Amino acid sequence: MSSASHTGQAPTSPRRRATSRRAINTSRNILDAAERLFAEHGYDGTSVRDIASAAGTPIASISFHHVGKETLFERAVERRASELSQLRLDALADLKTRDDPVTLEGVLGAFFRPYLEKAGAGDPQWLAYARLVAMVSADIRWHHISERCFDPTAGQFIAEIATLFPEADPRAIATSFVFSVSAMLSLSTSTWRIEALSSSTVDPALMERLADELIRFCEAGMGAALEHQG
Amino acid sequence: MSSASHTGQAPTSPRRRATSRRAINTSRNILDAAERLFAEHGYDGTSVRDIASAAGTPIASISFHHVGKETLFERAVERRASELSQLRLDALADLKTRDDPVTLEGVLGAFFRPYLEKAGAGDPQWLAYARLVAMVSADIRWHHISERCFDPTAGQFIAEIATLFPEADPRAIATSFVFSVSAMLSLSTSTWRIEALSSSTVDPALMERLADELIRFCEAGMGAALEHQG
DNA sequence: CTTAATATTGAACGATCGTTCAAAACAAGG
DNA sequence: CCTTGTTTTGAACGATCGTTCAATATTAAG
Repeated sequence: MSSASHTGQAPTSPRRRATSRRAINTSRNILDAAERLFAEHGYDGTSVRDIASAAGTPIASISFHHVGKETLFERAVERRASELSQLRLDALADLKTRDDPVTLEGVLGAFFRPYLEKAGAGDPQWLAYARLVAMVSADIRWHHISERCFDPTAGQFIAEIATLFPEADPRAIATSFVFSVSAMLSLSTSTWRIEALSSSTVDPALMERLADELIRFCEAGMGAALEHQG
Repeated sequence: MSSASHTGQAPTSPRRRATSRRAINTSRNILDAAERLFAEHGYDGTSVRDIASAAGTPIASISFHHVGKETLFERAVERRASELSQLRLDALADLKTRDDPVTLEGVLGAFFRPYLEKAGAGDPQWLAYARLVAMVSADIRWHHISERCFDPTAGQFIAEIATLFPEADPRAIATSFVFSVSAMLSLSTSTWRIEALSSSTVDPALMERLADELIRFCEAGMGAALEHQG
């Protein structure tokens, strides 16, 4: 194994000193630049020299902090994945604490809204990350990443939907959930950048309208796909 | 302009000789290999050397027959685009000749089925092309290609849907149509290759089931998104 | 057959790719 | 202070990229 360090590494070996503030900044700047450039030009369309230049650091520091290009890509995806999953699971748990019965609209909203709100809040890093998620989800090359970062949470939501349609075929639930997720991801590849991304900040009202349309669309679609089954 | 020839070129200039059968074969072999490799590894992940090797021809012949890598990619997408559009428009026109009134289910089926049936018929080239369409549709880098090859036909289907929902906001129609198309394209990136592409030929029954689920999902989704408007 | 345009071929170009290395600069612990 | 591990830095590596060129072979046209 190489001696390259990851910022969040565990203090295992002896004589290991604390990571300096400057090194943490460098590592984060690299991740930020990678997030933006990978999202804009794809994995093969982005060079480590571009990333290093955007991060304001020499190219060698990328291998030092993040092993290599592929590991850097995986870490860029992993970085915000747990936060996104936590927001989704919190919203789902919040649904269950309420007195009202859990509805399909509520479950879909709990899954969609954290992604859409983070992407539409104006933070360019989260906007790039949303594009990155769509990229990872579409390319079978990164299947091991989505399997580790996104599939577990998606599985919990599918299980929750299954309780709403106890008669439905599990494969039909999974299929219509894939349709719904692809519709959600299309918002970061098709509609934005055309009418919203062109301005510096995304219009929150437009975001909210698209989220409502998406939820209405998928709720009715899943309902129709699952109600006449068993 | 370069002297490089395209197989389907018009006999304009004097002293221009006919294209030999062998040259036509070479040009087609390159397009076939490009279609498969671009679909599997993406544009940047595919080298002209890989394409030439798969086509069984020297690398120089690629520049000779198709100008360069970018033009080759565009021609690979264009090649089957007109056939796909024609199948879609024929299905739509066939709907109107019938006595039954045109329904949303019929319009969506006319758009979806040619894509799904060509991709699921077992022809590996059409299967690769379906993946290529999804790739072009998702990457803003190829926006000029989809604008030329796919948007005109999509516009006709959107116009047809608009007649079914005269009260609906045109932007809401376009949004839900984008949702529907992304759900259709997800079948060539998510579900296949996992359970169907693993076998040499795609199970036609599975294909038909997925097509029905997709149409049921999108019909209900669009209906819900468009019915309460105006 | 002769001729000239078309097509194929292998080699080579300069550019860029991801990665590696040793030396220098830096920061923390004793 | 000095020592030691950490981080930065610039240069260089071999490999591969897309493209170009001159030569040779092939084929349509006269």
